Amino acid sequence: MSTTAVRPLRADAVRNRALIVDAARRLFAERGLDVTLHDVAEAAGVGVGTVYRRFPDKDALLSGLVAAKYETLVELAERAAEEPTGRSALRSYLLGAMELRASDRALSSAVLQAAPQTAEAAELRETLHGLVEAVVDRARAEGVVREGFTGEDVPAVTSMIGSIADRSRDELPGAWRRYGVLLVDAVCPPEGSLAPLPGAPLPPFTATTCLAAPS
Amino acid sequence: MSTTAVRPLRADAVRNRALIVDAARRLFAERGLDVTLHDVAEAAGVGVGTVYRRFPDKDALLSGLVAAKYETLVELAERAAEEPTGRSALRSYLLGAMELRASDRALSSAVLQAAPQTAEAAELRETLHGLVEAVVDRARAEGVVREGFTGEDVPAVTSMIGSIADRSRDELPGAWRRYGVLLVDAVCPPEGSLAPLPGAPLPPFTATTCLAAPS
Amino acid sequence: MSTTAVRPLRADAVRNRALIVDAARRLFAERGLDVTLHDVAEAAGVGVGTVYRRFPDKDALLSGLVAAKYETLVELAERAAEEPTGRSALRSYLLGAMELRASDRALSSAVLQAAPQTAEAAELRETLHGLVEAVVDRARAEGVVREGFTGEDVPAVTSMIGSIADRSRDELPGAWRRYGVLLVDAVCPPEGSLAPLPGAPLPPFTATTCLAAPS
Amino acid sequence: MSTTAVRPLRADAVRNRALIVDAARRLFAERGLDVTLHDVAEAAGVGVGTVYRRFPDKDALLSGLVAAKYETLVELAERAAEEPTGRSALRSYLLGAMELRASDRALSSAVLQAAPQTAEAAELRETLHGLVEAVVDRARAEGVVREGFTGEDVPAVTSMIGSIADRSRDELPGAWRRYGVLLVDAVCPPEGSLAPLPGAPLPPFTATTCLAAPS
DNA sequence: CATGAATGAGCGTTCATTCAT
DNA sequence: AATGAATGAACGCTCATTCAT
Repeated sequence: MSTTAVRPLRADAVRNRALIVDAARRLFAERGLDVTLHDVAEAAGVGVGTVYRRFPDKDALLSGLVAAKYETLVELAERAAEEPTGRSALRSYLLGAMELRASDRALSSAVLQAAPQTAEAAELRETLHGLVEAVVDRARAEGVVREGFTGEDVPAVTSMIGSIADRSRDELPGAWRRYGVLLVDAVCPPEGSLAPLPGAPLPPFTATTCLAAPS
Repeated sequence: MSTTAVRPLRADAVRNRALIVDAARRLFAERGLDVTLHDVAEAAGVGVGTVYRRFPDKDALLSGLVAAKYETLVELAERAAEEPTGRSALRSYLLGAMELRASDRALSSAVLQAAPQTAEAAELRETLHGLVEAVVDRARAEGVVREGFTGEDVPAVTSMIGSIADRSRDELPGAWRRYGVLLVDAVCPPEGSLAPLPGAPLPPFTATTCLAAPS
Repeated sequence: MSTTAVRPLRADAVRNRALIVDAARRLFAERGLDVTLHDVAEAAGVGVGTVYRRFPDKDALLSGLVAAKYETLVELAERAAEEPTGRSALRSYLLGAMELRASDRALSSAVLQAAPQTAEAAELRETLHGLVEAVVDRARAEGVVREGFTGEDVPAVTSMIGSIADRSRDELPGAWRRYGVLLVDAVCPPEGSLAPLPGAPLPPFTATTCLAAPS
Repeated sequence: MSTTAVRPLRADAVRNRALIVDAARRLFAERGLDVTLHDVAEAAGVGVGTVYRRFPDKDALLSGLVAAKYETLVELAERAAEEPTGRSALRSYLLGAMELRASDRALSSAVLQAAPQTAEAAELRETLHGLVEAVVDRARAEGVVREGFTGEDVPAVTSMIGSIADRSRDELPGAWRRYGVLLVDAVCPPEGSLAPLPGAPLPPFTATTCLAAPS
């Protein structure tokens, strides 16, 4: 009763918050960590102050985005768990996580490994970790995982793909897949024999791209 | 000739240029892309103006470092070529290039793929490319290379390791090797059966590290 | 009458105004002029907008506090008038006014001398002035007032103590009394001979305090 | 020799530094501690960056000004020491220090009591303290100092005058003297009998003045 | 009428780049 | 040629004030 009574006042605030989060997600995904909050505010169509009203500082805004990413990964892991075999579950989770990371210049990588700053993120992180561990364990039980590889190695694998994706996103958006396959096969080979690497080698980048690129 | 008349002046200039490049390499390797040019100038023992005289801007300085890196890689490829088998040649080159990248916070990755801006760098790049291609071809002739993998894929592989190394350098300097082995084995498996991955999974990073981290 | 119709609404308004004034007084007294109006609103349990409805701007709010201070001073002067001698009346009023000023980081001094902006304050000011003048005149009639000193000098004397009190409040809350005695004795010496100054000299302030401090 | 060789390069830098210090002194004196460094830069006719080149931050700039003030006070104390009697020495030092404080809205008060942040300021402070102590002691030996008053009380006395001066500077620049005399007489009465207070009581201030005023 | 979300100029500070010396 | 002083746009962030709800 009383809960519904307080909500209505925030109608536009809620809309603005969504605007900000959307703009931030887009901008961070496109341009990495060095977008300014003025940029975010402008893209969201609000004043800077409004951004600061919702998020105490830049890190908080990023942390806010982290939780959303965790949620997506949790869903991904849950869907992967429904795969018929451990092998296909692991392979599909890895490729899915790479896909997510590749679509986001600066955030996903942080998300995958960020020490939780909020209780919400901490909880999601734990949940995710458990699910991923289960996926890897199941595949290992089938004897199809590279010896020594554990659920804790997953973020590193995703992170590596991120560095490729960040560099090639603008010119060749899907180029990272060639290396994604290389890595997934290295962790958990497909049934049958290895196929040739898909796609083509990454061409050398322009200097501009290199310096602007995060890593 | 007027050329002889200007030489003496160049002596200083050449020395200064070397000083700047050395300082820049060291600083960028240690602290990443966000060192200021004042830092570089100070470390080189020259004024900022001198840095700008040699390199039109910060990007140009970074590009300038490329050539130096190419030289090291060329040497590495030449030594690798002396290995008894194509397999060991490729594996040792890959690990060596990773090692080089891992020792340099922000630069090597750019170096490896930067479109050459100077004639000198262009030449070195061509040389390097030829040597690496030869190393990969030789291993492929032995049938020990992942199908589809070419010399042009090498920079991408090194780049991926860079992202791991940059994140773990401070706390666990050698942590990248676990993933280096994973990748090298994926590209060119060792003789005999695969050993378990060395080392331990990368622990989650602190939030600070994540946000400050380049990618 | 429409007046009776609007009264009920005023009831809230009056209560809110009082809430705001109380909160503002407390906050300004504790933390000086740099409290934000959000702080005031929060402490008062109202929205910022409500503060602005009652007081056109921050200055007006401060001026609003004046009236309340005047009331206290009027009471003080009335109690002083009941003292047996002019000397003790003046001395006790001065010390009391100093005490009041010392208990309030940033406001009282302004209060004591602010040109009245409201009719209410103007009236109180007149009343206070008359009472203080009477206290001083009575003491002068006894021949115990520094020649030339008038009731109009009282605010200046109080103001001087404020500057000491503001600087030493946090570390040595009563330290101003040493100088209060010096001043009161200068204006109206005690019966008998001068006692030594009480307390100890103010120690030098830390730099931080100095820069943060108002004057 | 070599010292003179390095100086010449800084010819304009020295000029700019002086420009900045002058502007800062003037602005701080006029408007108190809340002038921005942009204001200072503009008044000095230089860019903000130049101010930051000379002074790491706002506090450092203020501290820089402190040293200059100490020097003036040291000179003042030295001249006072040449007075024929302890009484006239003390009285002239007190009035001189008040004069200095009265001419400077926000700085002198800090100067008089700031915990030294630089070695230079610390040294000057010590020197000043010794000189002032000597002046007070000499007067005390003559039996003309209020019992209990010490050299360490001097900054408090000056500070009190500052609060008056800051409030009346714009309308009645010399108005503080009336209270300066009151205080000096309280600390160290003149030869013969007390004269009437000079000047007239301070008129009540406008509200604007009050709020803008530091304390 | 009360609310608190929104605003944006302004703060202290940094740093790539220019240019007088 | 070399220097380093100067520049000023831009950063992350604050807060007095306005206005839609």
